[in-house]
Amino acid sequence: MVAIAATSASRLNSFNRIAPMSQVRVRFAPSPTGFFHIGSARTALFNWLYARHTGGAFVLRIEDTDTERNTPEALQALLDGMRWLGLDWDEGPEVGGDYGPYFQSERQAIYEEYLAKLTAAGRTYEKDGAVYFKLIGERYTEFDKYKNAELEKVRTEPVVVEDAIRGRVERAVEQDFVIRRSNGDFGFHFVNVVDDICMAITHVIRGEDHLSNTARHVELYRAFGVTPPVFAHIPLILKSDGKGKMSKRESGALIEEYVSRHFLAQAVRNYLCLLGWNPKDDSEVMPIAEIIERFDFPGINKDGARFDEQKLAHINTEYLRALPIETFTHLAAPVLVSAGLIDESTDEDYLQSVLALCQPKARDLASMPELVATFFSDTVEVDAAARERVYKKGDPAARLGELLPALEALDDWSEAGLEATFGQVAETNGQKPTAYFPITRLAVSGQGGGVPLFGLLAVLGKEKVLSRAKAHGA
RNA sequence: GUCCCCAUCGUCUAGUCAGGUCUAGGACACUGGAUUUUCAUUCCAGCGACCGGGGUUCGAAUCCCCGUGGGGACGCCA
Repeated sequence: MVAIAATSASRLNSFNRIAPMSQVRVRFAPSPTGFFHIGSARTALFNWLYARHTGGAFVLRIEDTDTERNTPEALQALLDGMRWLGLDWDEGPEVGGDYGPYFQSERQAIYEEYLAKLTAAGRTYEKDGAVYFKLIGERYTEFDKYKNAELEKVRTEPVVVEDAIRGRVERAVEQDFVIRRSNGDFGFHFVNVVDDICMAITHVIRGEDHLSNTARHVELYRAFGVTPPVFAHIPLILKSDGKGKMSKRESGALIEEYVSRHFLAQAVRNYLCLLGWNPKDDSEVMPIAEIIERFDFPGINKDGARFDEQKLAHINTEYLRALPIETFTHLAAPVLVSAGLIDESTDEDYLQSVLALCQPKARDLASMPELVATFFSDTVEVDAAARERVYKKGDPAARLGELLPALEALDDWSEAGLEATFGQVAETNGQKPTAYFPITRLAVSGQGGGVPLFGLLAVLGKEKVLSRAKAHGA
């Protein structure tokens, strides 16, 4: 067990170096309900990062005791989400391991055994058909306002936890609690502690909502005569506006949303890393290897972080633009196919040159169809607002008229050739080259914005450009 | 209501442990400008915070106390 010192100063020193012989074992223990919540994903991520940082083991344990809600589909959704984020586990479903089974539903015999230990030690009693864990201390009754009832309470020694993130936390457990329900199911606190003991978990990294439960868990560890693991309670993800933590209903709360909106997994993962952790300098967009290298408890914050979809979108954009063009094409093509813009017959070189032109302007994959539509359409739909803006100034029709003959005569249909031609036409007519830009763009694409003009014309090709330009206003 | 945790720009955060180099740095967003008045790119600039009050100190964003605010827990849920 790694010794924890009380002050944050020593946190810096003791956690950066883990003795090689004491292998770190962390776990993510979700209950598969069919959705992969972003808060759960980040808890999984932090555990994974810590395991990879220390060279330890990342265990995936499925808390599937609730047979009503836990279906095979729900499990699959969870595993898919984990894999999408690139969070591979060393032990757990589909990979096995030496500390199985990794499904709580298959661990009943173990729980029976551990319950027997507590009972033998005189630390349990039955009430209303349920088994309670018995605390040690003076008993008294008190009226509880919140529950509006007379309760039996126990004066216990406060439990002191040296949390790896929050430092010293002290809390007393004042009521016995259920460890086995009257229907025979074991309770969360009990199975959680038993499993962590059996799986030799060294560090419990989980959400701050469990901080208050920790005293209960430590009481159980003590009753079993086992030294508790290191606890590290990470801050919660709060909703972007309003009060409280992110709930399932919040926009952006589920990993599935990002998959279906074509976000890049690496970008989502990078953003999640930054939500509650930082590398102590100005680095933000970093390869995962660097994050693993730098990730540790001292870099984790204590207060809850509001989820900011705009920042996520920005990081996603940065990743998108940094992609090699082949990868970008590989990712964008399916999106364009579903939008009905391209199919198997689409010329690959043409697609490649379109995407190469668009990548530096792309915001995200989901909006790619909008950006490239004009390259794959036979007709030009003129945007009314753009048209109004273009025609508000000067005499666009005249400019287009001046430009057309020159374009028709142009043999070198490249960006450079086009630029030269625009320059000549402008000079001849005593205009600035930019006087020709908006009307050309509008005539050819129907839009007021988009990719750079010369690139648009060059990639689209002479034939299409001329026919569209002639058709405009005709 | 009780207990626990937390508190720097609108948001994510650096700085807090070892008080002075902080007229508080970066990023997102926003606003303005530049890139031959094309453009969903790029660049530059601006805006913008130490929750309040006491205390300790020559000196406090940083240490202490009290308020206030925010979050969490208080299930025979996990």
